[in-house]
Amino acid sequence: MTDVPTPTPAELTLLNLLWKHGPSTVHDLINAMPEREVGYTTVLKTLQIMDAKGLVARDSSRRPHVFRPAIEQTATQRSLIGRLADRAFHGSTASLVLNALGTGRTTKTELAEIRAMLDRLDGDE
Amino acid sequence: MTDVPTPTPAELTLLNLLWKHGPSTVHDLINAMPEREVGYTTVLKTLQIMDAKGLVARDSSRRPHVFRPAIEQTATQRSLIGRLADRAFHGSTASLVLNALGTGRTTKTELAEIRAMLDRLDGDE
DNA sequence: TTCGTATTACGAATGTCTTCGTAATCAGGA
DNA sequence: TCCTGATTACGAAGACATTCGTAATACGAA
Repeated sequence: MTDVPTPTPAELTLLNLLWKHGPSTVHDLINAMPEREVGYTTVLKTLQIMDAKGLVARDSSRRPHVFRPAIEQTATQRSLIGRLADRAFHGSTASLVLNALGTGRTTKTELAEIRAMLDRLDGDE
Repeated sequence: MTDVPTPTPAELTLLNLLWKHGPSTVHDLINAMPEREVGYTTVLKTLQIMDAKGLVARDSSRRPHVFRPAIEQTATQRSLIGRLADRAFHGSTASLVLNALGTGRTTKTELAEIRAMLDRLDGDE
């Protein structure tokens, strides 16, 4: 399918914020992560790299440039799942899911959601 | 719980082989990965690092030293799933599972296995 | 226009991972 | 014992990711 460039950990942190809050300036992003102490130019530099990689797009017509994600969250998440499946589960997404459920960190409500997803997948044929 | 040291990609490659084939020498490991062209000392060096980290244990009484995994596969897999959940799914394993199922790369047989796991989890209360 | 401040660009330092060349060590046969 | 080939240990190079200091630039105010 579409080849989604894999973001590094720092890049993924910024993407998560952009997906959550929408187009943001550097200051917006820094304010959105109170725990992480990270310099202004560090964030900007990372965004520049991400721009070059096609992970974000920038609107440079405004003065503090406004950055927005250039890749879809769901596609990125699926890409990451696929990579983990390849690396640690012999390529089997199902095996990954079984192990994830085995952690026992899912509530009854969540289990019901997952069951609903299974029903939908079975219904599709 | 037990703090499982997170293996790097190269380390995970070797761990997968050790989990699959059991205690192995450097030569065993190299023979087990025909696609990857990697030097003898490269594998050995990685194993030395893994030994220092506690990822593998070695039997140095035999001449080609015999290495075996020192961490459990399931625990490692769960740790990796947890890390991915934290990084890309706001910490929600359930969200990760839903997206994994959404890829549509699971067969009917696998879906049945997952459903059986759900039943078991529901049964546990 | 000129100046001052905020923003952006650039370059480099640091740390980690992976890889391999070379030196040191070991074990068995002559 | 000594030598030789295999194995192990060590050190360093290269690639990448992350971080930030400093230089360059742009915009608004005076």
